[in-house]
Amino acid sequence: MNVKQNKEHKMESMYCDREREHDVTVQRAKEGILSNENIEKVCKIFQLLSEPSRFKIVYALLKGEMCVYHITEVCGGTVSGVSHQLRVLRDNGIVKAKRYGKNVEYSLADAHVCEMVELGIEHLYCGK
Amino acid sequence: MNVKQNKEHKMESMYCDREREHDVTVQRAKEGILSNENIEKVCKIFQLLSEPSRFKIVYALLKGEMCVYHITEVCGGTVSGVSHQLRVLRDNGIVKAKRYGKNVEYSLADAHVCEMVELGIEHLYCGK
DNA sequence: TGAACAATTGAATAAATATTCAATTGTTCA
DNA sequence: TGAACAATTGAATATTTATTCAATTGTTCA
Repeated sequence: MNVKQNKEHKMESMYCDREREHDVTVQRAKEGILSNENIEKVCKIFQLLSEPSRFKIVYALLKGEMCVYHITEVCGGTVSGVSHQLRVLRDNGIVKAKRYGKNVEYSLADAHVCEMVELGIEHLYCGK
Repeated sequence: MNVKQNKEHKMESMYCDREREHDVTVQRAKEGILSNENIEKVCKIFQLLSEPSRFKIVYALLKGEMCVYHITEVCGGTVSGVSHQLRVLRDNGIVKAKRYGKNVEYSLADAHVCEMVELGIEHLYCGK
């Protein structure tokens, strides 16, 4: 690998041919850098929704609260698997649980995440 | 494991104590089931944004188009690593590339994905 | 109280994939 | 043309994590 690629360029001289057109962009991008902590927080949400088994659960719960068996019935898989995923979702504040007798009913706990799911679904139909 | 948990319940009788409160929900959730193909499409987008290295790239490109070296400068990592991730993003229609001489400038190609990123960022500050 | 059921948990396995390093391709310009 | 630079690519490794199976916990009700 070319060593120069990892070294700092002197910004007095232009790095790329379109430096002039883009230097404002680069400047603003540098200023807008998020903290690692914040990046991880956002990415965590995307990651939680990126697994079909979990996404289906969240999507199903948009319709209202359901017990584990019914979630499994709607989403497929096994009760054990669904329970594992519900645990992950609960640990991350996406869903909340409430016991009614023998059953545990799950529901969504984060309005922002609901919006993100809905935006994702829109993406299927609008445009691309 | 209890075998019954994987068998179908007769829906004439109630499965859980709150069946009456929730059967409409279950019904609607069943009707709203998405095709596997659509679920994978949506999840793919979330997955693409779930990796910090890729998220940072997309987030940086919200400010405007940049060449690979500058993206690397803003986002950190190596040119090779960034290039690999750009390839993934391009293969999935999230970014597009344009060559200017020696440089390749990348920019965002999907307005919906931009919205999703912005919604994710909002999530950091509003509410939770 | 104990039998039946709903849900959770733990451990093991298997699959997906980000990152790294080295080599290669594509472009410019002296 | 060839030297220098920008970017891409391939292969290998290491890490993360979904799924499965078995055992266990929690709850009801006869």
